[in-house]
Amino acid sequence: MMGKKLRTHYSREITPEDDGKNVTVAGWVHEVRDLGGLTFVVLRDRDGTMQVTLVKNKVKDDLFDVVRDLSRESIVSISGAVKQEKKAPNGYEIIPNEIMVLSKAKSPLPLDVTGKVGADLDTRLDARFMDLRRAEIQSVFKIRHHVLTAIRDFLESKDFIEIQTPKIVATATEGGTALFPITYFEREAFLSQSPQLYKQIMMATGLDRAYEIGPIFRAEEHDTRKHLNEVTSIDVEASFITHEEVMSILEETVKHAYAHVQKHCERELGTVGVDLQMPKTPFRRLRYEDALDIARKHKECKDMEWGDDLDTAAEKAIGKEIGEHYFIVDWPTEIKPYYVQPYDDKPEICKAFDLMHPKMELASGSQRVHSYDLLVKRIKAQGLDPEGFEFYLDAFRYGMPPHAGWGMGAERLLMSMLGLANIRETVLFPRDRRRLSP
RNA sequence: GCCCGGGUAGUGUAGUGGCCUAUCAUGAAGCCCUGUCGAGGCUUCGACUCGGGUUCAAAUCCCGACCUGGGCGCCA
Repeated sequence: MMGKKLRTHYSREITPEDDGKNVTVAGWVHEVRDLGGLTFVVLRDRDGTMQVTLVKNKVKDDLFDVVRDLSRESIVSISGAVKQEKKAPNGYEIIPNEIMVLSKAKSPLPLDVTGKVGADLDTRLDARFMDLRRAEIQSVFKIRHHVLTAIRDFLESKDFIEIQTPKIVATATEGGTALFPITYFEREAFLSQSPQLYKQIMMATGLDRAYEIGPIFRAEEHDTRKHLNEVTSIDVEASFITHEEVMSILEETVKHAYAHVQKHCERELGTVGVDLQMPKTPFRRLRYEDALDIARKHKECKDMEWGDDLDTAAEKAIGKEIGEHYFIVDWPTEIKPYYVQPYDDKPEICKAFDLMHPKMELASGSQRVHSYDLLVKRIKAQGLDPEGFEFYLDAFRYGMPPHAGWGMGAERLLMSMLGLANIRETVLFPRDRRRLSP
């Protein structure tokens, strides 16, 4: 037997001009308003809501019984005729002749989907499946999808190919950051903190231009609105190129993502309440020492010395003064990782850059060391043991081209783009110091 | 890891020692209502995180545990 279609139209595919047309719509029972002889069922699907109207003596009596029993958020498929109606929210309503209840929702609900009553982030994340039924929450993830699509498109247009590198690794990438240890058969292994070493190894293959969008894991016990223990890193690496050139690629990538979202996510931006401003490129290049001077003008940073990393207070002070995206370049070599190339004529500073949004750091990158001898020297200078990096160093022994690259936090990009207060808003199921479920 | 806050019906809140038999909204159950669009009206239901202590008396004060928000450090 042929099954009847559960849905022929989404809410947005119906217009008042479809007057008289028979449709089958399906989704969640958003609200039921019973006015006595007249009952409205607000049905919600992926694209929005639509009104189903039951008028006494005009629709079958048993449909009233079905609707009376409907709990909020139950799943129904409703067949009926479209009727043009100025008084209806979308300019049309559906006069049902059949209502199939496909799944009954229990009551009470863990949170209010209609948004009349708020819920704490923690409550929302516990019931994320239901939180995500709200249009403004769902919109964030539709925009996230478009951001990543835009970045893939852009990088492809620049001849990059997408790669995947291992997430189970034997050693730390650069020391410092805490790693999550795991059991790998009889050995200890770790979750990868960064694809850094692997994407550099790829430069020894002749692939020339590669990028990866994937998860990275940090075991830091940080507890802030802009840190997570599992994040999505957008990593780019290219050969025969300078750090100046990859900075251009980075700012173009960001610009492209904004433009794509502005073009394709008008509705979602409206739902989230964001008036997206296109960032102006090229972004300002601020040398580390000039950034330090700006920070020092503020009293909580006045004692900062050359060689200090820029802390949150400094970041805020500089961000406030610049007011838009900017790069910090020419960092002290000693506070950047061993794989960053120092300037030949001034080795105390290096060809590293951070991409900053006025509110936070978005990305960092650099010209890499491609000389085997210098790399070993730099690893030792940072108090690390080259033996632990054999698999990496090996790629530098047999012809490694000059290369440069960067890594950008996808969540940070989205968070700053949409002005979200908490980075957890940008991840479906965030992993933080305390949360491992759902 | 350090420093501040907070835990009250399913959800969001009011309540700083007795006036709490705990406020309001939302929700749920029931009734009324033929144009709602955060529908409206009436009735009912539902909560002080846990353990110890102080006191004649604790949601309220103290201690501990657990959970949780924010700031810092570190970073993306």
